[in-house]
Amino acid sequence: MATGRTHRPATRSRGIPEATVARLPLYLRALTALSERSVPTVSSEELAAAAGVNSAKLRKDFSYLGSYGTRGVGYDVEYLVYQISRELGLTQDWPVVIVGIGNLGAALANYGGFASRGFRVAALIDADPAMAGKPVAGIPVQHTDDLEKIISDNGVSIGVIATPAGAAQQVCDRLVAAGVTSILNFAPTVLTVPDGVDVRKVDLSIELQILAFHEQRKAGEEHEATAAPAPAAHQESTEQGPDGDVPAVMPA
Amino acid sequence: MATGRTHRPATRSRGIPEATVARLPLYLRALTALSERSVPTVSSEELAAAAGVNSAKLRKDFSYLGSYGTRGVGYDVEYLVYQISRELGLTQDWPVVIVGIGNLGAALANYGGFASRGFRVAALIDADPAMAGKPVAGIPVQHTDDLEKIISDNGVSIGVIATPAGAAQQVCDRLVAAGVTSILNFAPTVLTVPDGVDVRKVDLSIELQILAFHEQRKAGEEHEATAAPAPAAHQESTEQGPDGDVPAVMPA
DNA sequence: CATTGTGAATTGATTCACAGCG
DNA sequence: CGCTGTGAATCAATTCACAATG
Repeated sequence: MATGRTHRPATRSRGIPEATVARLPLYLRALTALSERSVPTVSSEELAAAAGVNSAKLRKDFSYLGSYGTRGVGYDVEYLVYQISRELGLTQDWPVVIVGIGNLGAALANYGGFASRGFRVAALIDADPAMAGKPVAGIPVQHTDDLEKIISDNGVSIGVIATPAGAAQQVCDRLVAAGVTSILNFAPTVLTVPDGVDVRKVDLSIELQILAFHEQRKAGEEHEATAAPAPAAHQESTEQGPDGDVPAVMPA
Repeated sequence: MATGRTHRPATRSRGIPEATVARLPLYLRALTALSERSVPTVSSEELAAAAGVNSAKLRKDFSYLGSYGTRGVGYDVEYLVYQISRELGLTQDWPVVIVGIGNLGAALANYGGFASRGFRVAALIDADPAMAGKPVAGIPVQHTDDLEKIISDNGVSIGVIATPAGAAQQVCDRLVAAGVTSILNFAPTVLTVPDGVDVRKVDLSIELQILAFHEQRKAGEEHEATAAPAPAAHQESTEQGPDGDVPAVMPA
């Protein structure tokens, strides 16, 4: 997004559509649940229901990965878990740093889902000297001064920014300079990064605003039914609009 | 998503594309910043840069709202702030409840961006009796038993779920039964809701997995350049894939 | 004359529907 | 025979490019 029109189909490397990539984690979660219940195989219909998508979409998604199903039967759960994990790069270990250990940063550090799937909190970093040394989720907080060293010592390539908005770009720049190439941003700011660096954002207030938009539409219901035949009920399943829009969270 | 194929274009009510709706909050944030700096007008090019999109997209987005610009000049900042706020339904007050006051719930309660833009935390609800009465972010936590009464007394239509995954569907059902019609879900589960209820999800581990996918691709770079002419550098700006994919956060 | 607003072209995602196969 | 895998059709979003205009 930073520098202008340079867009190349780069990300499309081996041609898996972005929309599909975004759904693979969903399938993986559903499959993991099945796996834990020792379910051996699953049909596209069942799995789709569990993941909250429709089955045609799911089959098309899987078709980009290869032919991992058996006609007349379905998919082997364990095998699919493995294939998707591999595709997502979860068969390797990803050390992650979290910068900004406020309410949110602490919540993220305590989040159980990290370790489970290939991610490991390698370090917690905060600018407040008073935080330094204090353990959060069993990991001692380190000071921002050491950010570069922490990144390179741990071979970190994924960083999570949970700082106030004002500090986010600066933290981002330092992370990138230190070698981080993927950033998950919880601060409500647009981050500018060089090409080759991925940014995803999570923004609470954006999500709420999208909900408010639809909520407003619901309220002003019965009007507009003037000329139109006015059908039946209403249905709004937001279907989480295109583009991973996402919400931004942040401790003030 | 719940019951099958019932999909109607409902949400498209007055025809603003979902992708556009998802970007309006972004524009609004950028405009608010300009407004605070007392900038009177802004061109599509400038505003687009501030919001991290390209200017053609921004102009097309605004064209769905009406013609609020002046050719040769640009857009009046204050006027646009008002128009977008109105479109998003932010000129009214939205009481919100947060259910599940763990690390994350507390972080959300403390999030400053709430009050600023039309949202008000009407109540905090938790299942732990030990939490009851304890103030978080200045608001006393109430017990789940009173959920229905809290919803109706406060006229709440938007609920935020920050409970563990196991409790999410049940909380969701109760919220919906009590009259909530929009839900922001931070629990890593697919929620099933009746038609007419909107759900958006925020899922940390999904976001991380999407980043890992791209990260993996970067690592396996220089291969594949066998037959192809192998152009220049690489560029990955994830561009937050379609569909609001979103990350799930959660205090274990 | 700089900049908006928008048809037309393009690209991408979803859905349909059915042939192919275990 | 049931279910996958996929071409073809459709629908949605993005981008182009330029005429309209304050």
